[in-house]
Amino acid sequence: MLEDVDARIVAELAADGRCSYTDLAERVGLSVSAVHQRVRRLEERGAIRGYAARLDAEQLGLPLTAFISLTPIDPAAPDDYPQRLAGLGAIESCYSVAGTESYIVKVRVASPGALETLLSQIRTRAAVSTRTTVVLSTPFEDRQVVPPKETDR
Amino acid sequence: MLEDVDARIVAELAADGRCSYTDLAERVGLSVSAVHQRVRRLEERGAIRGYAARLDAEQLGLPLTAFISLTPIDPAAPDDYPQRLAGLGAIESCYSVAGTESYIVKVRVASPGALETLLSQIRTRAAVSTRTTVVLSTPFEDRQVVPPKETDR
DNA sequence: GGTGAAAAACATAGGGT
DNA sequence: ACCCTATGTTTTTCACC
Repeated sequence: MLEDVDARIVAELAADGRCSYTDLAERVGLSVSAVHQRVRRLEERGAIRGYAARLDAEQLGLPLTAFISLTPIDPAAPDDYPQRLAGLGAIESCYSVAGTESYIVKVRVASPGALETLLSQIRTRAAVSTRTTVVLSTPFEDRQVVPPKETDR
Repeated sequence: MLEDVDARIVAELAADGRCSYTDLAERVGLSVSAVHQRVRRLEERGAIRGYAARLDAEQLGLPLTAFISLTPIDPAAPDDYPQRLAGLGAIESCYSVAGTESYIVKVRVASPGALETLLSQIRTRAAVSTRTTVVLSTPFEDRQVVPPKETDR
């Protein structure tokens, strides 16, 4: 859990990852070097795992997003699905989940044809059956989730 | 679609959003000012929509991730679900999807109790029934998805 | 933890090819 | 489109509180 000032720093960097330490220092009311030091510690602790440009998948030529649920064909097979799937560049995220299915992956592809190819690759490489849910639009995505108040645990 | 050098710039900034223009220039083999100009254009075009720190949800006090599928109770109700859901800070992403359900949202909460509260808020605020899939672990997430080769569309 | 100051590195704008 | 140069800003380190 984060202390108050750290929480504010993290919130600012989540909203603007390229914000300068000078700006950051003004916003949180500390000196530049104090902020710098705190950011470094947050990075070392792993609370901040890195920085990334937020990209527009459509403009990158990947207009089609889908969620694919995976069910192992052989329930007794060794569970190395993530490794098998990691090689497929179209898979953006991979979640192990509770429920009737074992994994959910989120993919970005250029076209229905590319999705078809990808599904066949997933099925053969991971020996799973798949259930695909196509995304029609994305009202919002990757918002900063507010840290919970002490009250609502 | 992006031209070759722009694609490399975008890839570098996706991997390291705080990379300096000087480094970027070296990596792509252009002068600093040329790179700077290209980045500005990518930002103006909207291909780069911003920059964000990548945070560890666990360390922020949100160890529980879930996907919730939403089905409207009244199929004829006006479709303003995203606005109704946007106010709930625990919802990180919201997708309109094709399939038996209408929306999938991804949430981050502090505890099972917080998830229970959230589900009840979603059901009352949006007049939907819900189906929840709890994430057990995240082998990988928000990877950079490689832009497709011209061949595999 | 925090500050402030100095050196090095960087961002940014302008003019030139 | 790109490069180079000049200027102001930012990052980074360090000695000190």
